[in-house]
Amino acid sequence: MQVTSLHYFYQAASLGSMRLASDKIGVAVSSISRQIAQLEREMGVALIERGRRTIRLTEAGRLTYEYYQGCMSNEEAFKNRLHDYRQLKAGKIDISIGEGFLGGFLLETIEGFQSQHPGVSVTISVLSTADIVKRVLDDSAHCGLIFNDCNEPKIRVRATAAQPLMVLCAPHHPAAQMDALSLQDLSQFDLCLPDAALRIRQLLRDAERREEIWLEPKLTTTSIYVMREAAKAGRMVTVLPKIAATTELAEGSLVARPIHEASLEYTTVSLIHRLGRQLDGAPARLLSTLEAKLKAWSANEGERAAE
Amino acid sequence: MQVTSLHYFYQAASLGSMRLASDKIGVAVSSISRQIAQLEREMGVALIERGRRTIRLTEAGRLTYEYYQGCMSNEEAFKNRLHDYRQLKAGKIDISIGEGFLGGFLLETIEGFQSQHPGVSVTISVLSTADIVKRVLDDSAHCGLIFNDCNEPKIRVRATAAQPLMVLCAPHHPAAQMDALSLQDLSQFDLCLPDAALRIRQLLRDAERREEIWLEPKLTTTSIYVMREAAKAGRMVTVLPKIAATTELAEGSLVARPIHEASLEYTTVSLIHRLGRQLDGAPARLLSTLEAKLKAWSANEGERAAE
DNA sequence: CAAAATCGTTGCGGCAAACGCAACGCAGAA
DNA sequence: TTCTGCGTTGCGTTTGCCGCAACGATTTTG
Repeated sequence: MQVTSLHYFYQAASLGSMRLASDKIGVAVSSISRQIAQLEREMGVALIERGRRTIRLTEAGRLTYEYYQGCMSNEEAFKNRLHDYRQLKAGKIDISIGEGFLGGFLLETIEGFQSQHPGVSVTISVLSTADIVKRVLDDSAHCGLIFNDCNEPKIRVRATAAQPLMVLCAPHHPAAQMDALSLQDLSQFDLCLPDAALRIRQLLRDAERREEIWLEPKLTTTSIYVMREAAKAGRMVTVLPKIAATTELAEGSLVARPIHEASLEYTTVSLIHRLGRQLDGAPARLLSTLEAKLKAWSANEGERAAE
Repeated sequence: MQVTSLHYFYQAASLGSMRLASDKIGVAVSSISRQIAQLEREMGVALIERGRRTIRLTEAGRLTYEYYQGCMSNEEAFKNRLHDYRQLKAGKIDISIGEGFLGGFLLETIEGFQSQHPGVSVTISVLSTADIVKRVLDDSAHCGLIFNDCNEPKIRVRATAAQPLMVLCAPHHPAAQMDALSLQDLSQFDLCLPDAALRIRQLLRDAERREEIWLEPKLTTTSIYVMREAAKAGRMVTVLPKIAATTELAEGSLVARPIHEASLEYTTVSLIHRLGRQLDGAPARLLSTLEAKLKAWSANEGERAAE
């Protein structure tokens, strides 16, 4: 059952005459006649009453007429959906991130994006770095935010920002008085550090081995939230990149001090997606936004550091 | 937008490969590729991700896929209406059920339906719950019968009936003398239980964990038929909802006794179909019949329980 | 890491289906 | 009855789809 046949039939039925339909569609009358005849042959039912001057529908014709009406309204709804999608009024985005990114930075970015594109739904999955890479690779996530680079060949790093690990503590903590801390300084304080499964702790481990200074945390956790809260409480210090505590740093409940250790100063965060994946519509737009924000934030930090 | 283009696209997307679609449709791969490309040109959107070995839909592709699904189900409904109109009362109905429903209840219902509508052919597929849901979702089945609810968003639960799990045994079995059994009681008997893959066993597992009583079946099977036969033989007891053994309960070769365990007493069966699917003609009528029978049967059980 | 196996894409010749034009048959109005 | 205007049908033309085969790219395999 071709749509053109149905369309010709529909127009002829609507206008009550093949000739009017011919004018409207811009097709010879003969074609319309033939298409309708073919439709009847395919369906095995007469759609219009023959031997009559005007187009008069049979009962089957009426059923078919209504069916095509339904098809058209269906198609219109579909085109609207598609239009919405292309105008970024609809769509779904999946982002996988490490828990460290669950701060003001990301949430504000998404907030801003969603206020501009209200119909777009965003899913944020908090996972380990390995799982993030896995999900980006199998297209379960459109993009991901991870610490450090990733050497997977099929991962494209869309943006990278310097994101040195900092010592975070409450403003009145002794560490807050120091301009910068060494690992040696750090080992003096009560530490709250992430679990060995987290990338940050792995980076710290490398630094410890290099300097042969061993950090013994009083509190170990897989939750960045716990780390921030432990530091805010006052007694403990923790180690995180600034992006993991933007809100607290802005409101002053935590302060950040640099660490003197080459490998920790040059850590980065990366916005990644799968190499070769075609992103369009909402995911592409959010990706660009994230990229711009990340670069802007990074540049801003650079300026501050230069002051 | 031609239907053939859509159809080729739909098949390729369903099968995940143009080549498979080519085999299924009986058309050269090149045609399929061209038709899809043309569809994309007409719509101005990429439907599948290029530069990739397998067919992978973009978001727009997914929209289009769903649209065509809707078109097909619409067309089927139309054809059923047309058949009804022509008094042929012909049609096809596909039902997917769990094995537990393969009892007198369903067969009698379909028997009655077919005696009223002789031209209608019915296909019953016995599958796992997950497969039932899958087939209902992709319109391979008009409706399905499953244990418990299903939280798929695109599934509509047309009817739900309380369907407590019962202890089934032969009339002369010691368990038949008891008004109701606890899990503790149950563990005393020789048990025939379904395999862990079946929903019933999963429910039992939950109950076992909760009460910390572990049932150790003498016989484990994936076949509900085997369970009924094992119980009928006399030595064993089994656990099933009544609907799975209506015939045996009616003829008295099995008796049912309730189980004292909250989660097992409130299990349900659901008659489901795909949300938004327009059912017409024979499928719609059988669905209504099933719904009514299910409700009547459920109410009947309620009365009996009240007695 | 290179070679093999597939998979989707593209160019070309063939062909069926749809088209326009024109002649025709027939219903209904004058 | 005649005449007008409708749908139908015959014929030559054209458009668009198809199959075949070569090609480029990607994933798998040794």
